[in-house]
Amino acid sequence: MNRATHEHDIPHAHAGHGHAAHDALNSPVHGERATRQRAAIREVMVKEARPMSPPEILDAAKKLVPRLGIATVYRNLKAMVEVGELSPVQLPGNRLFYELAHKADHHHHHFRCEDCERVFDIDGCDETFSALLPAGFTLHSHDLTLYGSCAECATKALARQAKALAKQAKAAKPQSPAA
Amino acid sequence: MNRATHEHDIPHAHAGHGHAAHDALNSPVHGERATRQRAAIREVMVKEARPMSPPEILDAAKKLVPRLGIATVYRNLKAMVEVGELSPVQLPGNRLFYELAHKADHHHHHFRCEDCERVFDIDGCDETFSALLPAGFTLHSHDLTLYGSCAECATKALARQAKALAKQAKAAKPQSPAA
DNA sequence: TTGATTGCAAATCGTTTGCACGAGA
DNA sequence: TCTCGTGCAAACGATTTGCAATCAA
Repeated sequence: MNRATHEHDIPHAHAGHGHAAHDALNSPVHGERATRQRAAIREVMVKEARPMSPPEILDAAKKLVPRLGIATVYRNLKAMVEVGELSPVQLPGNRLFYELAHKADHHHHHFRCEDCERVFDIDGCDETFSALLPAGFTLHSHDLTLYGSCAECATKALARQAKALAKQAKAAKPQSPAA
Repeated sequence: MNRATHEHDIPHAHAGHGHAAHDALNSPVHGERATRQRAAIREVMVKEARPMSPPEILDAAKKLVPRLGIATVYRNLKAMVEVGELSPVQLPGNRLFYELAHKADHHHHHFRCEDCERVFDIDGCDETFSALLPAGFTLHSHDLTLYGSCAECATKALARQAKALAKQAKAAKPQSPAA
């Protein structure tokens, strides 16, 4: 989960959601099947290794299973979350993203590239924000989302800038046609 | 926006804040009308003074304008955002919330009560998270959302606990009927 | 008056679900 | 074989939009 579920908490013994009870509940009692579709989804998630949206996953997985439908993607994502293989990633304002569960096992957050819209994991963040709370409030967890440019897009942006500057300089030269 | 574009906190002084919604910035170029519906929405937002969802706003504003429809709420919220009177608040999850724009003028974040689902503003947060970024990434802004119990719900929860304990204790007494 | 605004319903958009068919075990 | 899973389409919930009636300026 992106939601950091461990922080300041009242002495209130309460389990919450967590996948603590999964072992007993979700043992392969249901006889889960290994389908091409699910394998394709898994492959995509492993290869990309970053939080992805259902449509993103569909597009990528369609290259492996052309007739794959969006409904199947949603059903599998949900099932894989229940089994503990994936974790839902809730970003401000956007549709749900999903990432490999082991990534969610340790406290981390997300970075969203404002250019390519992709989401990346960010490790760290040992902050405790309980100091910010008004009196009487109790803190259970937090979500932190960073926005900016990923390395790739930042590089491209720089290249564009450089190009623009070059063109500008060129245009400024006396021999060139005046703008 | 809740998105902390923590570049510069523009002092942005508001003179008499009676209802001077349209100062110089929002010159009524479009000839906006003052409708009962919009007034009701504004009144609700001012009174509650916290980020609210469109349905929340509808419910509250219906007490002022009974025949108010959800579409009108959405249209007005959007218009009020464009005019700069309100700011959209994107919380991890999905539904957009709205809050008075002046609240968004300074860097702040949000707290969501996991019990009553209400959202509150949280001031502060002078952190800079750029240290968390991978090489090549650049940070523009961040969103921080805290989760827990608001003062009201925390109190209620304690009351419930106390009550449960009392009942338990009572049930344990020999004279009481066994549960 | 007159055109912006409303209310209602139909239309979207993302996501879920019903159902008959296809495919793992 | 015998279910479970898939694909497709209809259903859904949140938000938007078309349109005739309404109302503020």
